[in-house]
Amino acid sequence: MRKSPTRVAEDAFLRSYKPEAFERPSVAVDVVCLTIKDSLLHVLLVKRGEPPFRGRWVLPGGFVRVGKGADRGESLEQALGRELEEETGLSIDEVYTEQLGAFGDPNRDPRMRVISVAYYALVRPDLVNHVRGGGDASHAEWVPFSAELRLAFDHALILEAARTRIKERIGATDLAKSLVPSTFSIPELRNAYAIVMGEPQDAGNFRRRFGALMSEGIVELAPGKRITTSKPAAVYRFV
Amino acid sequence: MRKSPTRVAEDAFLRSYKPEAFERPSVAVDVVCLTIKDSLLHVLLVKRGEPPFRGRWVLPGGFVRVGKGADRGESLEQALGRELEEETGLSIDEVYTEQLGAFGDPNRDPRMRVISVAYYALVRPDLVNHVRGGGDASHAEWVPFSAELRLAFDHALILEAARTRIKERIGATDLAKSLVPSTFSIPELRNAYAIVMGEPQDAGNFRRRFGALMSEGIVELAPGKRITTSKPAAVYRFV
DNA sequence: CCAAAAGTGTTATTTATACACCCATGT
DNA sequence: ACATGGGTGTATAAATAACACTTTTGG
Repeated sequence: MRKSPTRVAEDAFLRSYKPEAFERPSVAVDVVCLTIKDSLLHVLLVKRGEPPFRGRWVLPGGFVRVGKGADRGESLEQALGRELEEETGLSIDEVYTEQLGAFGDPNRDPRMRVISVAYYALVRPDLVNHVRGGGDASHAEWVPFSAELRLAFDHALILEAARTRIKERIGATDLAKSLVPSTFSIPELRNAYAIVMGEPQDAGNFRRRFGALMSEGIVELAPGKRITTSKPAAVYRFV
Repeated sequence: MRKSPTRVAEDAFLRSYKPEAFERPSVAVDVVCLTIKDSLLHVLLVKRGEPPFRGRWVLPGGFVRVGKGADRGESLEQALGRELEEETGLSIDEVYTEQLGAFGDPNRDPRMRVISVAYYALVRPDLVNHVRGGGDASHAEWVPFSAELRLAFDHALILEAARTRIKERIGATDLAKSLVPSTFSIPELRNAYAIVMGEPQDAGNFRRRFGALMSEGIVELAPGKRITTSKPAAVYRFV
């Protein structure tokens, strides 16, 4: 197969291509931190102090540190870990995280070209407020999830993607593990599902599915009872 | 809530943070182009001509063009479209594409820090070789998919991600539409499923599911018959 | 005793799986 | 006529969904 003249020219171009000579985008990591508080889905948000979008909510995030020369800088997950640590005081292996994808619209940030890699993180309710009582190095707040939230930049898009993703995943994975306290009653777990799915879950049918989780050894009975306003409920834990 | 001294110092740091002053990574778009040829899944690959990894296969890809000043450069999807056009001669709206995610290990490219946003693209068999007969500006080849393929960089990881993804998706989406010719027989479609799923699909059960597709108006009968070595098969198309 | 929420059971419906069998065609 | 692959039917099991019911507690 003979190379066309165009092809040869292109080869030469590619060989001489020095990416260092070209403009490069800033790359950030943004994180959709989710938890359940007061039977409502909450997102961790930061209120912007300067323009653009002053006073609007944004997802916590930061630039990926890229080294120079021999220093290669940090991985995306390390950047995520930093961000999580800064905003929640939690280590990345205390929460469930998953990448949502890259958001790269040229005008998503009016100031400059930023490509953002978004993650979502699920924080167990009993870990929220545990390490950092809302103050200290963190300047983020747990805000009840709502479609009305007018986020800055394209962060509404990212939030939407997170919402869609957990809805897809909760039925098929361990994901619920990070949405209930370390010990929980069946109704509490059912409530978490209901919140994520956006509709009430039938008590009887949910129990049957829960039974499957038990016989598969995914959850087990824990000591104690959960005191409610009526009949106390048995308590379980993920193994 | 009073700010700690650390907090104040950090604030000052953040205010003075000029991302322009920091190192930025190169950002590339890599694409896992898939099609079915001769009843086998094929991937579009390029053989590397220079070190590192000289002679090894890589996924087609290229840097995202980032503008300067007012020029914001191209979106990720535009970069993907360019790549697709260059390697297959096909327009991006002739193929099914979906983002797989960002791959950002600091050492994934030994030469420099490159963060890659990966996509997969499904190319209808009847479009392959249609526009570009394998030559011209394209220097990529369709290679039978195999776990033995020793790809350069972290491209094996990306390929794996694509494989996993289409397996997840084919049952739930229109995805098969891009894996069979514009008109197809049920056995042909069944074959596509079998290839993606990695195991033969029961003829009877597949037909029942296909029936559902028909009554939902997703596929319809097309004129003509598909000539086989035995009984001719009815031909359908996606609406 | 009553309200409220935990926990149990029943039944109907749909969907998945396995597999046996008939039918049309080229050789 | 017969082998091949298209096309059909059926019987069983398993997952889903709707909903009625019983039990245990606090007030």
